[in-house]
Amino acid sequence: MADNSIVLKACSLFLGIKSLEISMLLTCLQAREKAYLKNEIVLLAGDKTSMIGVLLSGSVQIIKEDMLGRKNILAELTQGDLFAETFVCAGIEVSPVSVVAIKDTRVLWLNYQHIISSCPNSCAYHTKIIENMISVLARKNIFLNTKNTILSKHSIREKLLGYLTECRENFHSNSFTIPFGRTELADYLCVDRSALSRELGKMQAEGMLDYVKNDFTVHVK
Amino acid sequence: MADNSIVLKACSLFLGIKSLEISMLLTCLQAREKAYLKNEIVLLAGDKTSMIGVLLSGSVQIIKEDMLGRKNILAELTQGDLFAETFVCAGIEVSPVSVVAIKDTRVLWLNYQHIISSCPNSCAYHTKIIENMISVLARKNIFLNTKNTILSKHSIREKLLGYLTECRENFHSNSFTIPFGRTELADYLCVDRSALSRELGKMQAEGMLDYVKNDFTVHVK
DNA sequence: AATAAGATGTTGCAATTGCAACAGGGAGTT
DNA sequence: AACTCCCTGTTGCAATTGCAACATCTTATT
Repeated sequence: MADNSIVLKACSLFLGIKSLEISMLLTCLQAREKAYLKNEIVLLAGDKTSMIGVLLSGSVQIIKEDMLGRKNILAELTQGDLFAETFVCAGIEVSPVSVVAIKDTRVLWLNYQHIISSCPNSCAYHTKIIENMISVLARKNIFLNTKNTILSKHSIREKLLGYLTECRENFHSNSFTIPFGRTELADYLCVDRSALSRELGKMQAEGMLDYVKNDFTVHVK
Repeated sequence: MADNSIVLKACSLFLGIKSLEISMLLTCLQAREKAYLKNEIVLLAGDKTSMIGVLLSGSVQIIKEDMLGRKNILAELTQGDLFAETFVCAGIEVSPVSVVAIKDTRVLWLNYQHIISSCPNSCAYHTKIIENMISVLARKNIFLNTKNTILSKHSIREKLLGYLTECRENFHSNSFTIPFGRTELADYLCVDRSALSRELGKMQAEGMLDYVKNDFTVHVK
């Protein structure tokens, strides 16, 4: 388990907990490691689980089928990422999604009940891991909320304004460098790339903003 | 405080905790009640806080200004609702939103640190309130995730299919009654109402689904 | 330097969508 | 019954957007 401690120290669930403390915690949480081969199913939609998964190595896809049976890739996770935490923490036992290994993968399974119940040893790291669990959920919430607000807008221009408003706030400045290229930005905003380019051009022509590559300056009072 | 116990018992944060236990918990959490007049600002964007608010009575709007200074109403909350929990739980001290009372309002302020730290009395309800806090965040997450998936679709038809797929899953049946009228559904999907009607008509004509008012039947294998 | 592969900008065109205006229907009130 | 209010469906029209095809530019690799 020693080789896992590097991964876990960087995992959001174990932030601020020392390696030695982590290994004690894992014992106390009765964590179980399991390996999966490429293309193996880690969790099937409809399965019951009260376990939260931590990706020790490899990578998986989170998949959901729609009404017409089309497979929809919701996310692709790598080392250190959590999965199944959302519905397990919500007290929903049946998984709404499938999880499939796309490489040979190792997963550390944690029992949610063991995380939130104080253990017999009443170890001090429990408080920290609970705090981290809450933080993980809350941050995901903020991310989703932000994206939701943006996607709620009807036009590309409004979506862009929403996104740039966020950036401006995070950078505390009217000038900032965005972390997306055009293709990625179009994906994030869920619009056509060429239409995005077109709209950016218009907005610059109208004097609302300036940009060179990923460096933006917005002109507002 | 006795008159608050009815509200709090129904509040998601105190679910499963008895009235007597709640009042003990409030003491131990050092909860503070505060009243606000209509139009008074409860929390201003940019303010620091490590408190979570519970609406005891009245109602508030969550407001955020965009780059052009336009005020955007993100939500309207009523009795029993929580606010500020997302960013406080994420460890973000500065509020990204403003909260304004739109009626005379009473708020119960809870210190987040007191919630997650075990109290000197090591009272048993702490575990429960933490579990509830996690559940609240996780459920909001699921809601936002679902909506996000739907809003990510490019066409009205795809958005409808996404929404109806969710309904079908929740009801475990191809026939179900949706909780939205047309106007509300259009708002939820962030599309034009008349365009929504038009698309529903087309889909019915193509034999994909049938509906009478809010009763839907989807035709899939 | 040459080449390849991927990202970005541009533009015409067709399809979708939003908007506006209007008509019909249901629920509640007087 | 007459009236009002609100929700829903319909349709023409204009604007926006997605799509496709292509040119240009960047970056990495050999």
